[in-house]
Amino acid sequence: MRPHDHGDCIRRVLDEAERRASEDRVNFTPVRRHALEILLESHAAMPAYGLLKRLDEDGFGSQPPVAYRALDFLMEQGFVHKVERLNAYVACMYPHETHTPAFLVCRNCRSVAETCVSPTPAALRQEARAAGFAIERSVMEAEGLCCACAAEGGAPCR
Amino acid sequence: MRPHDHGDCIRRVLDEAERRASEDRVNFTPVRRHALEILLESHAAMPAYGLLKRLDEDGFGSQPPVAYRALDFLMEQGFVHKVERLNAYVACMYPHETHTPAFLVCRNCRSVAETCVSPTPAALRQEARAAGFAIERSVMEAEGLCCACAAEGGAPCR
DNA sequence: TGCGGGACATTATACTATAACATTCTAGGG
DNA sequence: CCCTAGAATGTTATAGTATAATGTCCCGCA
Repeated sequence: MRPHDHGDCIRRVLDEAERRASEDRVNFTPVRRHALEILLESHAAMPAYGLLKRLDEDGFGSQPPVAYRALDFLMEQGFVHKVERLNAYVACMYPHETHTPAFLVCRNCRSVAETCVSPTPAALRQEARAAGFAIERSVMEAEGLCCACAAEGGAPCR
Repeated sequence: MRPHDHGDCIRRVLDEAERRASEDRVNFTPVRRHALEILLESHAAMPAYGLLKRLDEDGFGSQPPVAYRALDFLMEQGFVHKVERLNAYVACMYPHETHTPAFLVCRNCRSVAETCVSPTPAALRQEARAAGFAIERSVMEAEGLCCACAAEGGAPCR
């Protein structure tokens, strides 16, 4: 994750989400929008109950379904991905294109980098076709050490 | 998953595991071995608490750490993979080679097919290198419909 | 003999996710 | 204007997944 103007980065993604939501006639309600804003605050993956805590503090309710319903919506729209390895959620950095997200998850600091692997990797797609399997979504996840942790077991990359 | 001589298939994997364990000087204890046997009974993914129930019935204890410790060992050795999307575990069908497992997970019947994608897919590896990220393990998971479910929302493939 | 490490036992608890049902809101047809 | 069906949200309860923490046992080895 290179240094960047994060305020600008948030605005860009949020605008795109807004645009896509109105285009698709889906209801980008305050709690959904706010959940996305919270996830956009950092590029780290956030657990559902972490998001819930934030939503509660901001007056959106304290029960699990509040968070899970917002997350379900955001994932359906492709604004958010779930990092299965962490049971945690990240705002998508490429909301403007359909893609197979690929995550680099540091097992030390748990930082997550999303890299955009183009639509369904060829090898998997070929396997799937041979098996008569219809892929609807796929994800690649790699676990290892990020640059900073590799350098010395020290602080996270960002 | 094509029809196959499953007894033979179990024996083959178990033998290979046995061989690798003694070669690596790791302790393939009864509970670990039995956990692997249970997972090998079918090619479906089994949740940790399902495995625990089976281990308990067979006299290996009823507390969660029993299952999780066995699973940790088996995963470290590469005999078992975790299917993150399902929070469930499958015996590896290719214990003789290091590889990036790829799973085709049916969202309807939850059947799992493991397909063997060769060592670290090139695209991801390249991204990782650019980010200074050292990949230690990676997985690809695809969700969709298996052939049987696609045909009619009916029975699973096997 | 003693000690060090691996495996296992036991208890408790934290974390993740969904079921089920009630209520409110709102856009669009009559 | 009303009224109604679907979407969204509120609420309670519970199911499912995973790990922390501590102690014991056993075996190989100095």
